Amino acid sequence: MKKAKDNIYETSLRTHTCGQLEESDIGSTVTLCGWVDGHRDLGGLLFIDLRDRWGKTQAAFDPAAVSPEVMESARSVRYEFSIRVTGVVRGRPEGMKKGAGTGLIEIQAETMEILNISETPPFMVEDDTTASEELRLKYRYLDLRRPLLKNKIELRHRAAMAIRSYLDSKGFVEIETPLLIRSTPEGARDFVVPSRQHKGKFFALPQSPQLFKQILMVSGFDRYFQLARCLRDEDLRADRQPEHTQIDIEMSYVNMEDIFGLVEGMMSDLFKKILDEEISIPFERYTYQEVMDRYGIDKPDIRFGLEITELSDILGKSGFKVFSEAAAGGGVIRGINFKGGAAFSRKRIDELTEIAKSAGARGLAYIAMTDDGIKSPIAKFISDDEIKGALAKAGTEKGDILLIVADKWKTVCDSLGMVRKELGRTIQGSSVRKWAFLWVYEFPLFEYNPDLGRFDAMHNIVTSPHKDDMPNLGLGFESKSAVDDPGHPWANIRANQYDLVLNGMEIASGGIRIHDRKIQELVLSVLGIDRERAEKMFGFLLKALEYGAPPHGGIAPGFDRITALMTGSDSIREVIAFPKTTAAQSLMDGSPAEIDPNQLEELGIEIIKRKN
RNA sequence: GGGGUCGUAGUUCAGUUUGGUUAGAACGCCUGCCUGUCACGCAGGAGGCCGCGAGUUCGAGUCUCGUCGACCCCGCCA
Repeated sequence: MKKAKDNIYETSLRTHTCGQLEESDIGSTVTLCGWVDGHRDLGGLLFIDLRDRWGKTQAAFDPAAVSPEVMESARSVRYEFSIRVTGVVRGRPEGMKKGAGTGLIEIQAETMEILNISETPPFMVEDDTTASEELRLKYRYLDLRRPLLKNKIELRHRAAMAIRSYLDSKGFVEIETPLLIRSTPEGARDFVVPSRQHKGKFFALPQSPQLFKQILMVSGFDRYFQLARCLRDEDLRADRQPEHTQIDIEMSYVNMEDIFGLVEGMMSDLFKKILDEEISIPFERYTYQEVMDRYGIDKPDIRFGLEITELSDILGKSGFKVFSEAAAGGGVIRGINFKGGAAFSRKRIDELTEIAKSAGARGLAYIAMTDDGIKSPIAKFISDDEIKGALAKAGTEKGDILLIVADKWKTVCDSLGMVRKELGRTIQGSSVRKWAFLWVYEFPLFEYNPDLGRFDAMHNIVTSPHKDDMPNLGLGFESKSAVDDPGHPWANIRANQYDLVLNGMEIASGGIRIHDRKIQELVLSVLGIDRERAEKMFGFLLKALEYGAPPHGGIAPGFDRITALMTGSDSIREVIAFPKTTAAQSLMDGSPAEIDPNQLEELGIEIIKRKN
């Protein structure tokens, strides 16, 4: 029998887990606790499978070996009863062995005890469940008993441990930042918490610890990290929850290279430790301009090729007005070649056209190279040489189709980017790379917002401008260009900002920050935040920058998205123990919910009922 | 805010196209039988506000409108 002190799993109620015993334990007397995973009553012999977090072990009840009372009790158990069984470990008879480990042995039961009965569960606790997600969320505690989901939560834990240990080894300090902070006018809508002691005033829950981590740099913690909860009151998606976890990182005295190196090291360490996968580093790098030109999107899935080809030079002067007008108006003509696409049905082409249109394109032209020659509705408008030139440049061969969009640069990128994404869906097979990481950097600092008639921060308001573009910051104030002119100085400032993309998902974003109060104020004023308002909202950060703030920068990998990818999950809900629905409700605890009128009274809050 | 898919025994679904007897199946549940099962087997049984509310109709699971909920997408979101 194993010595108790070797067995960390032993408690007062059990000696071992349900995943622990093996052939070397044969002969030991053991006590297991677990849920009933199955019970097979053969009339005489009775088998019960016990399940806990660690595995499954079969207990055998023989009427010849146990008392009638125990036998009767064992016959009464049902799925998900919590029970405790004591008996002797024995090898299973030949031909009755299942797999390895606990499948080679069983407990010859001597006694058993029902610790707690269970209602008939609303769905079976098994990996290949058919239960709807709605039901699984309502009974999340049962869902989490499923080994598959449990394993994902455990992997998440091990990933967190690996990350903490990696960053610790590099001299990082984990520091908790406040959850009750003041609302700052960045990006997303805040969750808000009323103050009882200051009626009429509110805390906001942090969208990220952004300003606090910068202040920690000013405080001298030159390497900070935190597995930080971030809260945003925005609409949900498969990859978005109102509360998510970031591996929040900030460092002093760094440039982009330092951050890239750190994250590459961290990710390869993580994938090696948790998945035993070798990730090749450094990751590929693309500027924003380059990635948009080649893939039409700032977070491309580059597990497959399908690059966009520039065709303006060839088709720009063609007789097809859509093309020539786009070219003359400063737009571009670009295409994607798809292998074997000449066989696309009319319906398939219509689908792709709809996708392109949904991204703003007015249509989707195509040239198919079939066995019977060129098939294209635009062939009559453009010359044979132009067709040949376009096909040659795009690498279109017999059996392929070249899909073309002509429009403004951004519209062409967006629409071909979405068409490419759709096409990519169909070619994800064994030939594609497993883990396609890439960095995207030099995003524009500002983006013109037509609704507001001014510029918005494309990333966040604390990102520093590229030093070569710094003069544009001042020039913008005097510029005679219209604000929506792509040539406006503010539209042409690159930011020291970067994203990390994995398999088409943005998994991290960061930047080198502004550490000079004057520049920060300039950026704020471009965004239409005047001195007074800046002082009110950001005064504490601006003030901190005045006291020798060091140059600093950081990044924030999204922990939920990373673990979702690592576990092959379609949704980050699969790696969050207690997620919300797409309508931001928790079906298990029924939140959000009304609160007691007394609580409202105490907070000085009155609910106004709207009519409609 | 907008678009799409879905909602029928405890569960997953069929039935809705073309309105018409008593709304089916599988798993689960209950009872009995069964001494090496592990998707145990065999026999029998119970179980339905067809999401909810209006409307059309002699008659609605089926048609219409509204509403609630889940999921996916657009907007939105560092």
